[in-house]
Amino acid sequence: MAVWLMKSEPDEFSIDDLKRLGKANWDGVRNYQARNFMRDMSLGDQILFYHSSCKVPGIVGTSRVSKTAHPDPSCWDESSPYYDAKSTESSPRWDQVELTYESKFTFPITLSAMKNMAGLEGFSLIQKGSRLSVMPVAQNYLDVLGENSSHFKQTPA
DNA sequence: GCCAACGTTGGC
DNA sequence: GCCAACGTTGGC
Repeated sequence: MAVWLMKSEPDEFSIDDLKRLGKANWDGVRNYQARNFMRDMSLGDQILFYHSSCKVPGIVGTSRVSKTAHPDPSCWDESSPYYDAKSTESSPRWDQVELTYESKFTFPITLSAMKNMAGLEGFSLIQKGSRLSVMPVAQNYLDVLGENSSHFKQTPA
């Protein structure tokens, strides 16, 4: 089982939204690297849910991949902010995955806390200028997060 | 609201 | 294929 991190602006879609809905399609990804990572996801992979562009950026909970990558219909919807005229139904360019809610942390693992954790050096999330919204989380970084947060405990595959 | 960093676009 | 211009992301 792999673990990934996905960013969302809580004003757009928050961990509370996912909790309320139970599951949701992660649509609107319009970056090739992020899309390719979504295509690498397997059923049951764990997702760290990250709140970005907000008062306290950080990891706020977890979810699971309940449906692997498949075409994102919002790219054909002219009324959608994610509409992409270059992506046609016969040759879809963008994908989404379906996520199922798993947990919300009592306290988030904040970005500022992560920047101070020994062992997270090199984790792309905390690099200055990092804008990637979907990224893999290597085992050594998961170990550090587990050691530093009582809220995040990895569930065995 | 500012701005640095990054990705994409399009002219050449 | 280069690269300047532009738009977007996201922390602060």
